[in-house]
Amino acid sequence: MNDINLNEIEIKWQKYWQENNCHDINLSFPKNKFYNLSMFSYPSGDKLHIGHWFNYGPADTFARFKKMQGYKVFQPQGFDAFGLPAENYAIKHGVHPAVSTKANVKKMKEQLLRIGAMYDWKNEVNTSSPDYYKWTQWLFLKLHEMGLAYQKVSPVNWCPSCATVLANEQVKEGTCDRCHSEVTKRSLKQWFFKITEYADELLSELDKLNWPAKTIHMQRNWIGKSVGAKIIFDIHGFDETIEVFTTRSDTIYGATYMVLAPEHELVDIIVTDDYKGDIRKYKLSTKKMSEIDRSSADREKTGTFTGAYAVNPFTNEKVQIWISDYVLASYGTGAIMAVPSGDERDFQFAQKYNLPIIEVVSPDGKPHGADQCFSDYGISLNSGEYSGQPSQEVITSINMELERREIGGAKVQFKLHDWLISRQRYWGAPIPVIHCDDCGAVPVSFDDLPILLPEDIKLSETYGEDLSPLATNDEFINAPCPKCGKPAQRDADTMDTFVCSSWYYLRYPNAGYEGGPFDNNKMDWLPVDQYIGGAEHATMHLLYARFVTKVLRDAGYLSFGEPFTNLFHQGTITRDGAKMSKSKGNTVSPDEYVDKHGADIFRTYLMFMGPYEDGGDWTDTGIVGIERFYYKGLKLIRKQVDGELNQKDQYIIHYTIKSVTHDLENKKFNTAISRLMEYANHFISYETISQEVKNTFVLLLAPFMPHIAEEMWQIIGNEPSVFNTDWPVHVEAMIKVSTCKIALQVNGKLRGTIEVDAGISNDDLLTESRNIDNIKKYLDGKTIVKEIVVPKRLVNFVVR
RNA sequence: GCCGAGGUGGUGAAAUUGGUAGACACAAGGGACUUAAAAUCCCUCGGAAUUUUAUUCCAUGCGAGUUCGAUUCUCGCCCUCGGUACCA
Repeated sequence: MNDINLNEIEIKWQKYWQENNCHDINLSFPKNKFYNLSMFSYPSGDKLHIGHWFNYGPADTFARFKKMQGYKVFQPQGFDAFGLPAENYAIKHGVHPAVSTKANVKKMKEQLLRIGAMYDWKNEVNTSSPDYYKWTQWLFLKLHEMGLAYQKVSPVNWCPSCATVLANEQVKEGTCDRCHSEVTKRSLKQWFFKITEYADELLSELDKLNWPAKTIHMQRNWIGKSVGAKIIFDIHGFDETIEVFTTRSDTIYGATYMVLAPEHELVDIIVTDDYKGDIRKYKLSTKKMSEIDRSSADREKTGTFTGAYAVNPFTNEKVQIWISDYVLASYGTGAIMAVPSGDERDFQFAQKYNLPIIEVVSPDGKPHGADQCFSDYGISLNSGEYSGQPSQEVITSINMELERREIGGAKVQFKLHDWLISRQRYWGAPIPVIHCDDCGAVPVSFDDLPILLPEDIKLSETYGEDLSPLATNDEFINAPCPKCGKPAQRDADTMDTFVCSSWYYLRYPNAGYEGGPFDNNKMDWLPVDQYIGGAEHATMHLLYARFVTKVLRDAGYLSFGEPFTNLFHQGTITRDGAKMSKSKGNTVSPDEYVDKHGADIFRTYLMFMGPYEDGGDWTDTGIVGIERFYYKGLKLIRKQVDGELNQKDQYIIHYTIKSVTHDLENKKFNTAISRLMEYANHFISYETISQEVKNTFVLLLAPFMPHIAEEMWQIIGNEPSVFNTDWPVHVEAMIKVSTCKIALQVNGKLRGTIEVDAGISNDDLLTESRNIDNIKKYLDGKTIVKEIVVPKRLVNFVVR
């Protein structure tokens, strides 16, 4: 039986596909195009693991299905080759990152080839290649030209272990997304991309996307739009003012004190002599606290009075100004008006420090006492002329009043921050900027790109000294100012790798193009029709890519604003319940399975394990089931051709076509494979079968087991390639059944079944049902209250 | 804490979204073939009871509800997994 060596036919058909250019498409003609993209891989020294296969195998099955349906499928592959883990790997092994990355890419590509996917390797992309990062630098210059790239000094996230700053998106629960070390704050001058400029569009266009709901939800929360008002408070005895953001300007009559973040710039200006010591102590203790501790919401609130007072512009009362770490410097203005009667946090704080509490909103507008907090909308009270009005109306009125008095007005606030893209690391695209004493930060000319990453660099010695490795290379760092020609210095930082991956999908259709980052003639291949990859990128890569697409659209390069029309997240394959990772040493290599069972069996097993979006815990116990199914299929297609198709056979054929097509369309690979097993189980008992049974089986199997299907296609007497054959279409009339099995219930309990003519009338069905012995038994001596008939399904007698 | 998703046999899972719960597989047990093993094939396989080729009861995390009928809808609990972390 096992006379076919799967590893041999893998090579055989891969060679055939390559020699016959089976996976090449004419990218100049996007008619009927289908751009099927999987997230590219990251060669950090890990080999290809099961997770990669779980992404790429099923994605290729989907691609092949689309191809057979007549689409021109473009499925590229490449490497996200710059980045910190690759650099760390190189340091650990004492090699240059360029060398180790090249070796790792080579190894990974060999492993990728074994999948036998329809990749268009002619358009391979490698983000660490100068041909590519030249255009990453071009992207930076474009953003700079548009005023969307800027430098500023600000407190930024610093990962001591990675020795670099991180963007907000790369900090998870106060720790580094990569190495999970605790992140600290540092004040540094860094480059930012103005993603906040696109916050509104990034939010509103989410509705147009066919994306997983949870991903849209996560992006929505991450962007964090709040509609409210800005209010300016005068400080008693100073020229300075405090600006706050609030979503509840209607509660201003209850603003009985103010709180500044300890880092707020006004703190040192307004603090009175008596309180200087306390304030200094408090600021110091805040600074010492880790981000994790500080952000824990259930911690008891602490704070210190500054000695200064502000004036509530509506009550004209003097209110104390405090500082507390429950006010975050990074959100809004870093200052709040505190309304203890309407905000749980302010309430706790006011109680602890005996600050006044005035009730300003209640459900019915009547006083209920200031010993509790009510944070919902309701009716105002103790609010001057606004008392008695509903909260929403008061908000509108107060905002108008703020505007009239020029002390604020309606404002929208976002949680989203600008994207910090500088990295104090070596293995990335150099930032194409030269710093001149006279001219400041001057972007290099487009003509001078790429700014090559120098090879001669001492790596491990430079970390932890605030020094980017590139700063140690004099030859690289010294350059004349592009503006005035005086000696100046290059920016020593490199770009976040998420900049590299924010536009790679644009490069694929024209990977070798030298006239620009992408050839406008090829951009009709975009947007990506189907993107498949992990959910962990929800608020990083997937957000950045949307932003960059919108920027390039506004720059006139693209005619669309969303890069990924359809997105799907495959689930995570875990091992004993834990995520697989190299550090935990619980990764599973696909290689041994591919050697032993063959690529097709292995990938089909991955798809059979369960729903694609669920992933699951890894176990190889079921793989023999797929192997047996393959043997059964082989036996089936080797049967003598003859055999007539009876009605039942026709039904099976067309029902299977219909369900497999439907399931593939929805990426329900597991149930599609089950249907194929049923198909094989039905026909395996026949002595002889018709050619149609064989052809249909192989065609439906092809997206799952591409090499095997090609071999089978040939065995049953067809010309390769099976993928040039049209996907079968079911005939609805063949699925029409002449009889059906009806469930018989009495009071909702199953009491039997009968086989009846499909066209039977309800009356006849009821009559027949009543004559079934076991039904009679339950109806005898009872009154039938109701008779329910669900056509072709069931009959239910309700008796009393 | 808040926001999502989920909880079905020994295991992975199905169930046309309110209509015969457990398809398809794995594991297990029994049998055939074999000197033997592997492979293959056949049978059994949620639990319990009985008059055991059948019938009845129980069963989709737990408890209520709506309904002729609930894995599916509603409410309240209990777990598991993701996301988020005082966002004013």
